[in-house]
Amino acid sequence: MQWISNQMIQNTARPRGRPRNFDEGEALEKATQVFWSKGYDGVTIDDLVAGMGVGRPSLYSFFGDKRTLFLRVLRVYAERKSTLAAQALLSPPTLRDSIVGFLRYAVESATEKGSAPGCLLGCVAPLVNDAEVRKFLQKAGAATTALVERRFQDGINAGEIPSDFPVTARTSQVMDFVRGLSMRAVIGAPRKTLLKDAEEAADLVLLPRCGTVAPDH
Amino acid sequence: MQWISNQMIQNTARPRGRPRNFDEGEALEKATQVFWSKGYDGVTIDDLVAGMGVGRPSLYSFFGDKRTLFLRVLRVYAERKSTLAAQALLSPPTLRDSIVGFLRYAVESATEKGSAPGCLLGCVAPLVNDAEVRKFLQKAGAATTALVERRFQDGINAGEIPSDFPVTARTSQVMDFVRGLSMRAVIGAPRKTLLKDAEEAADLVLLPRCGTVAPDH
DNA sequence: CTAATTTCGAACCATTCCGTACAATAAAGT
DNA sequence: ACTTTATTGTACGGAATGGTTCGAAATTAG
Repeated sequence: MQWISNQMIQNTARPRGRPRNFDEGEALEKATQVFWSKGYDGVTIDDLVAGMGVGRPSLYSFFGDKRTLFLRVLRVYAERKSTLAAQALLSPPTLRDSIVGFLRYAVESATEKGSAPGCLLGCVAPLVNDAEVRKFLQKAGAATTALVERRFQDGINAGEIPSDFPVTARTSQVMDFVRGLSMRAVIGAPRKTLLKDAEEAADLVLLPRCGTVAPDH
Repeated sequence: MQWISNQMIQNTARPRGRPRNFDEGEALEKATQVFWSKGYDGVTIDDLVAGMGVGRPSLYSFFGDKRTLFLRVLRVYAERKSTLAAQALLSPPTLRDSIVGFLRYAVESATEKGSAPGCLLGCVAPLVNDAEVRKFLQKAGAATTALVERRFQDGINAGEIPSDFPVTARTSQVMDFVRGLSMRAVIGAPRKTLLKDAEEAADLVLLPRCGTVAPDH
C-alpha cells in the first residue's frame, strides 16, 4: 500500500520534471519588498531577479512581466493587510480601542523595521499610472472603508456613540488619517510620533457633535 | 546717450551669442508637470526633452542631470505652493474660513484640470529615494505646519477657540488631512467629494474638546 | 564684413535593460 | 537504462537610456 503514500499522506505529489528552486509564496513576499522599497517604476527586472532569488526566465514563465507580477503582489499584499486590519478593527470590544487599534496598526505596519516605510497600497501603488491598478485601489479602499463604517454602526448599536453620529464623514476621516500617517512614515517621521498622533486622531474622530465652534462676528 | 539704452531702460542686455530658444521659467514649469504626472523614476531624459521643449544638450548644460533638475523643480514648486497656501490660510478673517480655505486649496490644487492629480510635494516626492529630497520635504512640511499652528494660535488670541485648544495635535491633524485628501485625488477621487470632505475635516479639527466619549464597560 | 561667443540639433557611444532561446540539469515514468 | 517532462543558467539580440561630441546657426562686438 505504500505506492500512493506520497499523494495520500502528504499533498506533495512531485509534479514531474526538475523541482523548482524557490517557494512561490516567499518569492512573492520578496517581490513585495522590492516594489515597496523602490517603487514600481524604480524596479528593474534585475532587481526582482536579485531580490526574489528566482532566475530571470523562471520569473517570466511563472509570474509574467513586471506589471503582471506587480498586480499579483498587490493582491496578496492587500489580502493579508486587509485581514490584519479587519482583525485590529473588529477584535477590541470598545469602539475607541477599535479605532485606536486600526490606526495603530496602520502606523506599525508603515514603520516596521526590515520593511520599507509606508504602505504599498496607500503610498506606492497610487503613483502607478495604470488603470487596472487604480481600479483595484479604489475597490480595496472602498472595502476597508466599509469595514470602518460598519464598526461605527456597531458602536451606535452598542450605545457607545450617539445615534446621530456622522458615521460616513468620520469614516472617511479615519481613512484620511491612515493615508496621512502612512505618508509621514515615508518621509521619515518616527514611529513614536506617529503612534501618539494615531491615538489623538482616534480621539478626534470619536468626538461627538457638540455644536460647531461659533462662527459669529 | 543711446548706447546704454538697452541696459538702462530694459533689463534685457542681450548676453552675447545665439539667443536661447526657451524661457527658463516656462521650462521649469513644464518639467514640473512631467515629474508630477510620471513620477521621478518614471521620467526619462527624453520625456523631459519632449515636455520642456529644450534640446537635450541644452537641458544638461542649463539644468544638470535629472536629479539636479528635480531638486530645482521641487524648490520652485514648494515656493509657489507655500505662498498660495499661506495666502489661503492667512487671508480669511475667521479661523474656520482659514482652515477650510487651506484644505480647499489643497484639494483644488490636487484636482486641477490640466495638471496631474495629487501634489508633487506631498505625493510623488516622498517616494523618491534620496536623502536630500527627504530632508527638503521634512523642512517644507515643518514650515507649513508652523504656519497652520500659528493660525490656530491667532484664533486663540482672537477668542475664536478656547485657550486650552490642543493646537499642536490639531495642527498635525490638519496636515494629515491634506495628505489624505491629496492621495485620494491621486487614486481618482472626484473633486466634489474631496471638497465636501475638506469642509467636514475643517469642522472636525475645530471641534472644541468636550469630554472624550465615555470609555466605559 | 569678419571674428568671437553662445546656443542648437543631429548624431554618436557606452551602458543598461527587456524578453527570449538554448542547452544543461534534475527529477519522474516506463 | 532510456525517455519524458519541467526548471535552471548562460547568454544573446534588440531596444531604450544617459550623457557627450561636434558642426551648424544665430547673435553681438569690432
